[in-house]
Formats: sequence, structure tokens, C-alpha cells
Amino acid sequence: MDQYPSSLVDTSLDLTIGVTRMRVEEDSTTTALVDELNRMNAENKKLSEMLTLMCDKYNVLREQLMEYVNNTERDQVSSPKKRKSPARDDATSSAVVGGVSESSSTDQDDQYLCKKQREETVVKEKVSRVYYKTEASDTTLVVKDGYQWRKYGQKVTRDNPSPRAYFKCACAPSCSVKKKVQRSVEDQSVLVATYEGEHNHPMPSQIDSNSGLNRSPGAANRSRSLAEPVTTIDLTETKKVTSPSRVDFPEVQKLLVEQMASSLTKDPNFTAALAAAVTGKLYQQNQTDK
DNA sequence: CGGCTTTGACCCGCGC
DNA sequence: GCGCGGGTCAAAGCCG
Repeated sequence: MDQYPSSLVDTSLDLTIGVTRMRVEEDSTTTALVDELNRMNAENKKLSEMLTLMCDKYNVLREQLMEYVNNTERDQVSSPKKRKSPARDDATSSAVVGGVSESSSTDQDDQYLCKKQREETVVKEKVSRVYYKTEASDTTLVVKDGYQWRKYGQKVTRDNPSPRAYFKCACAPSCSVKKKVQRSVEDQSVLVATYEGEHNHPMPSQIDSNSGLNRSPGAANRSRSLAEPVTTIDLTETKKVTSPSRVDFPEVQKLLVEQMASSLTKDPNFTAALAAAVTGKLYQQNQTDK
């Protein structure tokens, strides 16, 4: 590694990664590199299996938590419901994005939850709340969660000076999932998205992760400035809007894999080793060509 | 021109 | 019964 200029390594890394796969298939002298890649693939498979296992365990824990929450709130119900508010009910599951936890909910939220505890326990729709950390200067109420949404209304509510936007799922006509997005009263940089119902179709971003993440192509471009694609998720420190923590497991697995891949490519030791291996092979090949 | 967003109007449930 | 507030509708405007 030290025997090559760093600029050569940097530029050659970008170039060679793209062409290495083709070259190794053509050149029998690079079998060692192929073996190395195969070994890395095997390790990737192992990691993928571990991720699957981890997600399964998370699923079990989440189910247990939901059951516990439901039981707790059912025990606390002591009076009949006073006001209909289907947006937040006993099935409410919360998630955190960007380090904002459920404990950051507002006083109004707490009052709302108290009201909810008086409501009937029969739940017709699954409701979940997701917190999106975003720039406080962003005035749009658009969050990228992988689904396509059609905005059908916006309202300024009494308990929050920020407008609340109403969305319907536009992925499938038969999908009746709704979403409400409103900024948190306490922290204007936090978007609170309330999902009602469950999607009866796969996530569009799993089919085509590069297009139509949110709305029409034009609209998607317009909203592009708000949030980076979900691949930028950082499990330890998330500053931008990334993905919902409301778990869709295939999506989470994909994110985790991408996160690990990103970590690997960001790891100087890994890239240095890879660059050294690739450039070394190319250097060898150049010497033999001459 | 089609699809999406915006926004004022309307509907409905609840409290007084 | 009336007023308030949240949720939805739909016409108009915008944009690619």
C-alpha cells in the first residue's frame, strides 16, 4: 500500500471496483482476487443471516411490547369514551427517528393519550406514530417512508400552530392507509407522522428504489431537498430524515445491509486493503503485459 | 394535458 | 340546538 501514491490508490479504487468483476472473469491470473471476493460474499451471507435472526428476535420483542402496552392501557380504562379520535388509539406504536423518542411527546400529546385511555379498547385499525428528524427550516410536511402518498388536505389544528397534512396511500387504489404529518410543538425540527391502517401491497421502493419514492416524478423531485434517501440511515446518529423506524422487516434488512456496506466502504482500513489488493493485481498485470 | 397540490368549503361528532 | 374543531371533499392552480 505504501509503495503506491495515495492519489493513485484513490483513483484506481473507483475505476477498478467497476471493472474488476469483468476482468477477473477473463483473467485466470486473478483467481486469488476471485477467491477473496467469494470469501467476502460468504461473509456477507453470514451477516445477512444474522440480520434476519436479529430481525426475527426484534419482531418477537415488539409483539411482546405491543401486547404489554395493550394490556396496560386496557387496565387503565375506567370511563366511557368522550370524543372520537381514531388517529391515536390503543394500538398506537411509536418509533424513533433521529434520536427523538416517544418521551418527547408534547403536553397535548399526553392529554390526548389520557383521553385515549378512556376510549373503548376495541381497535379497528392499526395506528402507529413515527417521528422524523428533519431540518427546522423545512416547511414541507413530506417524509420519505418508501410509499407513495396523495395529499388530500391540510389543516391548522388548535393544539399546534403548525399545519397538519393529511395523506392517503396512492400506491394502490384498494389501499386505504392514511397518514397525518405535523410538526412537533416542542421541537419544530421533528415531524410526527401518524399512520392509520396497514398497507395491503408491497413497498414501492422495494420494487424500484430509485424512482417515485414519494409522489409523481415531478413532485418527487420537488421533495428531494427535504430528505436523503433511506440509504443514508445511521443507526448511531441520524441527523437527517431517513427512514421510518416503524419496522417493515424486509426494508429494515435492506437498510441494515446497506448500512453495513456503507460502513465497510467508509472504513479506511477496508478500502485501503481493497485498493491495495486491486491495484496490486493491476500493477502485476501491467508488469506482465509489458 | 394529466396528475398532483393547495385551500376554502363542507360534513360530522362532541361539548356546553 | 349551537358552536367548535378535526377530518374530508373538490375545484382551481401548478408543474413537468
